[in-house]
Amino acid sequence: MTTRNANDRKRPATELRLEHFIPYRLAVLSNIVSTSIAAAYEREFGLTIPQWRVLAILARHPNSSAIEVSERSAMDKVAVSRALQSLVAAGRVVRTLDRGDRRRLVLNLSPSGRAVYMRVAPLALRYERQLLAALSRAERRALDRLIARLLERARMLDGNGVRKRR
Amino acid sequence: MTTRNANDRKRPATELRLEHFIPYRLAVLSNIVSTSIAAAYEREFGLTIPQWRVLAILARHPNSSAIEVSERSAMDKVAVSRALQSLVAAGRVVRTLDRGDRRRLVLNLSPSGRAVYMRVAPLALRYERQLLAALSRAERRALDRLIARLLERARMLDGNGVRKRR
DNA sequence: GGGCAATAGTTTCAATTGTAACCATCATCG
DNA sequence: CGATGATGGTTACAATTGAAACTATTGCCC
Repeated sequence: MTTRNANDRKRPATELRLEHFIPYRLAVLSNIVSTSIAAAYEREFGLTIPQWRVLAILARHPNSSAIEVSERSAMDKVAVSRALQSLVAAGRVVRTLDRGDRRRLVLNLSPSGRAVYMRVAPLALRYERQLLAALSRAERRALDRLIARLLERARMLDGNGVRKRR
Repeated sequence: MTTRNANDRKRPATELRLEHFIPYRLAVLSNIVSTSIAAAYEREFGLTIPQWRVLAILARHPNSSAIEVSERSAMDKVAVSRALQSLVAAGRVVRTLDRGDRRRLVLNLSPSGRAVYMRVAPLALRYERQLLAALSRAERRALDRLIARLLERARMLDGNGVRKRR
């Protein structure tokens, strides 16, 4: 004797609970992780996340231009420019004019920048290890794969409409 | 005949590539997803993400106070207050003074607010479906579980130190 | 070579966000 | 009661962020 009322009919379309909504949960997770790491970087090395990202890129890719850093770090070029400003001021990064294309600035870690990087990187990896300690080896592999897939998919859904600024 | 040089010895500690670093990848993923959704909300309904979250909470939990909304939505109370200000101004939410505790404001969707919610929610769910369409049913379950575990773990790592503001 | 679009990078201004201080009300305990 | 501390919520101010405009240089093409 299950009688349906008018409400029942279109219920599924609005069955939305924030706490089960993946985009929401991703935002919350990423937010906790990021602020948690950011606090450690700031406390220990006076680095912001953008600054840290630039260091990490330059450590692996010396002689990059700002735009190359921006592409590799998913930050826009303004963010990179700002991060660089403080890094250069602090003597962590050196900019040298590119003879041959005088718009370009060639970026590299200074010895002091490399030293900082060598100390931050283990900290970052330690945090990641602690975070992933909640998972089995197989689950970690699964996570890796899922993120890659979602990333690809999200870019696709996004890129469908308007091409993005950079 | 594997001879190790000085560099090899401490290599593992600094083996960090941003593009494999989970916190970084989570941030990028969540960022793309959020801005993509935010653009749709804005375009179609003039809603920001905080406003949308408040709507979603109030739809499921009528008669909440601002603080209850804040707890359920992982936003701090200032963000809730600001979102409410515009929602009330736009006539989507009504605030009524709680007789019995006159500090509290009881929040509810107005008919117009409910109407908006009924139209936004399907949009949100559709985006989520499209995003997860990249995954099999089993993978979706795995994702759910992984996020839950990581969330728990991240909160733990974070909460270890200082208790957070709210 | 002269003009014009494209590129590298910075600056500027407005909008968003975070933090702390704040006001009002309430609860508690002497 | 009346002071004191906690709670709900807003306001104010500073720091961060984003978008657009701007400068300088290069590449292209007529």
